[in-house]
Amino acid sequence: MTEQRADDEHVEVLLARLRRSGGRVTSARRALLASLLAADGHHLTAQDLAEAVQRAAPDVHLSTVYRALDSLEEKGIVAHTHLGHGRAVYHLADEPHQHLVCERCQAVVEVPADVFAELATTLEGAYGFVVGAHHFAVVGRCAACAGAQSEPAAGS
Amino acid sequence: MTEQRADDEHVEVLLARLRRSGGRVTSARRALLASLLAADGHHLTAQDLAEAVQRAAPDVHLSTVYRALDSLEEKGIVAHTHLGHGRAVYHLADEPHQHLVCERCQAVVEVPADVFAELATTLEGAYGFVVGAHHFAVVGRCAACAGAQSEPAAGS
DNA sequence: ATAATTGCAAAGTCTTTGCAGTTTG
DNA sequence: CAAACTGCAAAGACTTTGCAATTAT
Repeated sequence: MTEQRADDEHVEVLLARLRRSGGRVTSARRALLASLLAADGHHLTAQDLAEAVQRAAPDVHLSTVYRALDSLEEKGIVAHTHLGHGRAVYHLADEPHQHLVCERCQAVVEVPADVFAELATTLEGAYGFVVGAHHFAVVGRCAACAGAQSEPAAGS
Repeated sequence: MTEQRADDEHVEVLLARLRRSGGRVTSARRALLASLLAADGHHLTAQDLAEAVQRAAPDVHLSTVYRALDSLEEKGIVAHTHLGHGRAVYHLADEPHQHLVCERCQAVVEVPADVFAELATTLEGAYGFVVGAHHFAVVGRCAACAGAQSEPAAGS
């Protein structure tokens, strides 16, 4: 698959960015970015990522994943969001999108950032508040659950 | 202050609602609702609430606060939101508002729910997603921090 | 009475930290 | 070589749970 090749290149670009920012390129980080890229659109927890990374490099510890994510986030390469409850989910920072989280079935719907453009303008005008580009979650009911009447299947 | 009297009445109304839903009225719950009401607009964590409650009833345990909040939430009297990081904040469900959280200074700005009405309509039309009335947090930069360039003071 | 609630202590999740040993630039 | 990174184990913050005793209805 030529997609794999494209992804590999993308990883190298991100690593170059990391190095330029004073970070160091290690196999753990390479695997981490590859996993993030492969997930493409999925929302991965640190746990998920650790498992993915460990498929390629079994010795990488969960705490290393946390620290690598922190580091990558500091450099603006990765971003995280809290989708309800407690766990954070991570994604590459270069895919601007917002999340709609269903409070009942936990489904996550991604929405292109520009859907929020109008709201962002309003908020900035009225409150001087600048909406973050990658850190946004709206909780509600997805289409499938919107009709259901039972109480939320799980709290957010 | 006549305000105190109004609050007391409000607490009783909520307790009546609780009782009608099959819940039981206890001094812990009365104190909890009173604290929630007194906070009026502040965002209290379970910890905060426990401390407030304990000023009136020193024996109330943190876990009781958690359980009481769960119970009240189930009955639609209380709602919680996650403002970044992990901790949840609670408030009475009858004060519809949304939260803008500053990712840099952690300030919380409250916004009347209707500011989001247009977005809600859009999301429902395009995705069938029904935005929750009381469970919503937008992360970004508050007016004071919007200009600042340093990295976020604390992650959300 | 009897089902809900509570206090307390213990356990659980998710994340962070201290340290000594490795690796990268 | 110096600074950054890593593995591991231990600690931390926040929340949930099991149980026996208590209390509201």
